[in-house]
Amino acid sequence: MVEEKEISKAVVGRLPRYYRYLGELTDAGVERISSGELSEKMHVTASQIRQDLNNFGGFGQQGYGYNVKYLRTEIGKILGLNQSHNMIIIGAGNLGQALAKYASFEKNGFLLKGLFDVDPKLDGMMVRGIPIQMMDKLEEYLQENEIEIAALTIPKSKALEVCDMLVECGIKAIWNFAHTDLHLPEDVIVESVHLSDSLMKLSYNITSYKEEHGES
Amino acid sequence: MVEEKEISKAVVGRLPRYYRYLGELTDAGVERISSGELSEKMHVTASQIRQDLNNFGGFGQQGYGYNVKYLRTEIGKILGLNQSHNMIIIGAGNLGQALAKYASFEKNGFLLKGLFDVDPKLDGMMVRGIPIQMMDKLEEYLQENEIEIAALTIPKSKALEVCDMLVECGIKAIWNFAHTDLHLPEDVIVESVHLSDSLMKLSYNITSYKEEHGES
DNA sequence: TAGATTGTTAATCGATTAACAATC
DNA sequence: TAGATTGTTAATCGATTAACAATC
Repeated sequence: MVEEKEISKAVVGRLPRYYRYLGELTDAGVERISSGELSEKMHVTASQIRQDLNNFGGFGQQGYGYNVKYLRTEIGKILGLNQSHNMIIIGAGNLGQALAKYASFEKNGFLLKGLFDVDPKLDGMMVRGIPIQMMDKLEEYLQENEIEIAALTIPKSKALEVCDMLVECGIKAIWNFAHTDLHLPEDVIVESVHLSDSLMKLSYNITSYKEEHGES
Repeated sequence: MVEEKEISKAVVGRLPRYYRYLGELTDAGVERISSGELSEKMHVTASQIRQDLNNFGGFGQQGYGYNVKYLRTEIGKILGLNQSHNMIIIGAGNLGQALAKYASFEKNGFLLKGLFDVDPKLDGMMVRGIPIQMMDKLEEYLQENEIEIAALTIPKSKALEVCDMLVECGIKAIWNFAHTDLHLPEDVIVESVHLSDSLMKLSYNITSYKEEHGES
C-alpha cells in the first residue's frame, strides 16, 4: 500500500496508446527509443511523453532513451495487465459475441468466464468454448464464481436493473455498452463505450468541416 | 459559410451526452429545464453547461431556462443529425453485424447502404435487408454510390490497405474499430473506437482502486 | 415589478509545452 | 570525456468554475 498521487484521467487515457505503440515496436524488433522518436511516431510532443511516464517513475536513462521491452512491461503493470481479470458478458447478441471472440483480450489477461442472455434460443449455445446461460442463473453464478468485470451489452432499458443486481452481488467493475450513464457506488468502477456518441462526434466533424470548406 | 470559431474537442465530446439527456427529458415529457437542474442530473457544473452551449449561440432565456425540445433540436443540428449520412460497413463479422443492427443509428440519420467482407461464406447473406458483398466489389460500388462514412470493423493487419483505397475513392469519414491509429489526409475525418484501450483503462482503475484501498 | 436564470466576463485551476540542469 | 537524452522545474496555454450584470 504505497502512497499514490492521483493521476489525471488525461494521462490514464494515453497509457493504452503508449502500450500499443510499444507493442508494435517490440514486434518490429526495436530495442530502444527516445521520447523524441516516439513523439514523431505518435504525433504527440516528447515533453508530454516524458511527463506522462514520470508520473509513475523514471523508466528511461539519460543519453540512451527507453528500453522498449522494459517500458512496455512497466506500463503493462501500471495498467494491471500483469494480473488476470475474470470477466463475464451480459447480453450475448452480436456485440456480446463480438467481444467474446476478441482473442486479444485474453492475451492481456482478461479471461472470459461466462456469457448470459435472456433469449431462450441462445441457451446452451457455445461461443469460444463457453456456453451461453440464461439470465436467471446469473445471481447464483456470481455467488459461486469470482468475477471481477461484467461487460454489459444489453439494451438501456434493462441496464439499470441488471446493474443493481451486479452491484449487490459484489461485482467490481462494469464495462458498459448500454446507451445510458450508470451512476453507481464509487467502489464500482465503470467504463462506458457509447457507440452512438462516437458516431455523433464523427458526424459533427464532417459537418463542421463542410461548413469551413464550403459544401456544394 | 459563416465565420466559425474553433470548438474544442472537450466541448464536442460533451455534445452527444447533452443530446442524449435532452432526448430522455423529451421522452419523459419535460418541457423546460434550467442549467442548474440539468447539471444535477448529469453530474456536471451548471457553468459548464452554459459555457458549452454558448459556444454555439444563446439557446436559453433568462429567468426561464431552456426549452427541452428546442435545445435538443438545435444540438442535433450542430451535430449534423438533421442531415442523413450514407454509411457502409467494412467487415461483416460479429462487430460489423452488431453495428448494422443498431436501429438507433438509422434514427439519427445514419443510413446503412452496404456491407462488405472477404469471407465467401458470407457472400449474399442479408443483414437488415442489406446483402453482404465481397470486398473486390467495393471499389466499383464506391464509384457508383455516394457514400460518406465507412465503418471499419476489420483486423488491423488489413486496415491500412483498405484505408488507402477508401481515401482514393473519396470517402469522407472513417469510423475506425481496428486496433490501430489511422493517420490520413486532413480532409478525411477519423473517429476511432479502441475497445482494448477502453478495457485497459477499466483495468487501470480497478488496479489503482485496489492499491488505494488495500487488496486482500 | 420581483425573482429567476441566462449569457458573459473574470478568476482559478490544471494540463501541456518549453527549457535546462542532471546524468548516463 | 563529449554527446545525447532524460527527469524535472518553470512558463504558457487552455479549460473549468465562479461571479454577476443583463434581461426575460
